[in-house]
Amino acid sequence: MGVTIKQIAADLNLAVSTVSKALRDSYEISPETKARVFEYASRLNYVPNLYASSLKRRRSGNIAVVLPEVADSFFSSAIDGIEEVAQARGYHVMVYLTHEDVGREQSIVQAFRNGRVDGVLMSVVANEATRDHLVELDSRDMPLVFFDRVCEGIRSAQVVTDDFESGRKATQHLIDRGSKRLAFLSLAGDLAIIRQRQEGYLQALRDNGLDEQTNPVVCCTHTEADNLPLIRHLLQGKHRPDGIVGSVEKVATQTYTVCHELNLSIPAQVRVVGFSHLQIAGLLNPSLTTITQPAFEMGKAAATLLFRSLEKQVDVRGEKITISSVLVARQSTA
Amino acid sequence: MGVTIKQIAADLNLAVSTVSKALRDSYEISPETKARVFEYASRLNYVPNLYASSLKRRRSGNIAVVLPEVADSFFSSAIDGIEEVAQARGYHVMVYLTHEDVGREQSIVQAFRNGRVDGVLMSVVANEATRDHLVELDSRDMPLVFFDRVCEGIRSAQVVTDDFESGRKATQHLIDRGSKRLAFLSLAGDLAIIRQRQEGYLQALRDNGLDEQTNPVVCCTHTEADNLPLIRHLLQGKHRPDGIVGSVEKVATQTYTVCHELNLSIPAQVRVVGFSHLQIAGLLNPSLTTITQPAFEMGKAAATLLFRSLEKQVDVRGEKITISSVLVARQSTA
DNA sequence: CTGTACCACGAAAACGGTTTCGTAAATAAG
DNA sequence: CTTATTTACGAAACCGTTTTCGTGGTACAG
Repeated sequence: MGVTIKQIAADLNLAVSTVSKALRDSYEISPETKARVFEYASRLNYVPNLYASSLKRRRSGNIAVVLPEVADSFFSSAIDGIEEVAQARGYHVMVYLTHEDVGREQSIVQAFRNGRVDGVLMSVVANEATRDHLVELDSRDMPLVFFDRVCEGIRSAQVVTDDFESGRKATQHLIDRGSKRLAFLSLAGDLAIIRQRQEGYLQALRDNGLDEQTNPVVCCTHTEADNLPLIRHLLQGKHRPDGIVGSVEKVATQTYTVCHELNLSIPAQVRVVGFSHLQIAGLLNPSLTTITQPAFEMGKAAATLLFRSLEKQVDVRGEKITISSVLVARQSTA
Repeated sequence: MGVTIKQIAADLNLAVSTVSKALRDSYEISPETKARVFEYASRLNYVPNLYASSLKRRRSGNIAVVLPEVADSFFSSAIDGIEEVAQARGYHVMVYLTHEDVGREQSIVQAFRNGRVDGVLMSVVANEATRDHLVELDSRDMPLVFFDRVCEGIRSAQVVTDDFESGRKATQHLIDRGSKRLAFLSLAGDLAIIRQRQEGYLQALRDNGLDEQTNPVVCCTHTEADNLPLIRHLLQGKHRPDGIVGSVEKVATQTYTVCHELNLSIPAQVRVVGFSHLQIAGLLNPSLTTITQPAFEMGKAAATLLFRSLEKQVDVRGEKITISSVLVARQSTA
């Protein structure tokens, strides 16, 4: 179908190797011949077969982005940053969604064994639960960078935020604004970043002489249908908390939903702060105080790290980039 | 590095062709030999080289999704739907962002000439402006399905919503709720879907004996920095509209921003309805009445259409799937 | 006038599969 | 007992590049 190097060679009375070298601008070829080849190739609209060259050069020019979902504004912004860097470097981005399912993550990662991608960026589903597929990926020398949701068991490059400090800061903020009884909405699944945010929460409790019993950690899931009753129960209980830290975006918005439903006033009755990257947090009712992660920058940083590993053949494992989140105070914690 | 078919053949005293056929479960190979090959291959953890087979079979197993941005919740949901269908069929999804830039769209599409993807799903940047790259793509027999933002000049499969009717319905809704003076926030760039939503708006005006002069169409851009002053001007003018139709998500949220800034009460002073896919529209201040497009379903439908074209070798050009949007009335138009 | 150093190019071997075609042996048909 | 047919496999071409290794030819130093 398409015009090949072979045909160009024949038409120009050259060897295929000569044409190939000319097109790659090799020093072995004279300027005149190069000119002839270039001119003819572009006249024929020649475009090299990707698979032939990938087969030979052992690289695809693709990178994979593996993440739990795309509905969360953090992840969509991260994709944005990744894609920008990739496009600038001539790489192509493949997106895979795990939907918080370890099984899917495994089969996705296993598919990378055939060379479809040169490197992988990922935000894992879980920390501990069968990380064998990641170990295997690493042992095959596939460049791998974790962003946000890292897997602690693997010694690999990471781009994260200061989760412990952010958790502490968010909690301290609630206390400073006058909340007396707190709750931390955690997330099932043994994620390192959640655990650290939670540790920060507990640290803040200790710093202020509060105990864990009356200021609980409530473990939410990934599905709204589970969480709404859970949060409803929390907010309808005898000892209703008056300050809530949402460890991820969705539990914060779900808290809003329940408060609206129960006619609980934010912030008068319940203050809310959430980890979130929503651009429209300021437009919520009331505007939501957020711990905002620099998602776009994290995506860029992760991709840049990966490309350094890919192109310079340098081992970036062990490199860890930490970018600070910022607390944006709004009405929900006034 | 990896184990090849050649090695398996040597170790098993078979010809490479025999091994290849065995692995592909060819009828030419005896059950016993197949068993031997399978067993040995899996013991060696054999995984076929993607590029070798793609070179021969002339297909990549990848599809491309080309869209303006990922920040808009419509597009991220669409990706979700597309990825789901693709994963189920064993295809891989490459994501490309145009950032509303025709130039980028062109270079992205041109890169598809080398066979990296077997088919393309796209939401175009513009309708008219140099659609040559799309024509060329089509002329190379690359399966192509537009979703949402179609390019009218190309006869190609499409998945869209009933934009005219949605625009009309949104406008009529405002009128029914009591708005007397309307405005339609359009979008620069000659997009077919925007034009149709706008036509629906104009139709509703006519239906109710309203004229275009006092109920203007305001042309917004893709950048917030342009739009805020524009909307501010509109809402500060002598003849302030009391009903606004936002043709895309961002102009609706930007209207919110300006109203908050100017202390204009929604819906008392200004009613707002917007095309949007935000799950949290109900949590905005006040909750936003939306024309909600079935983004996830549209993504699935588009991908399904594409795969029909890819796998059954059937020409789907000319097929047009229209899925209805739904108007969800909330506080912003009470 | 040799020997060494480029220069510009060609022949051919990869890369790792897939596919076509051929063929020896075994079986079935006449 | 021939002749057709099926069965199970192998040899080799091929997909379209890249890359290694020559090889004539010219230029230049000794």
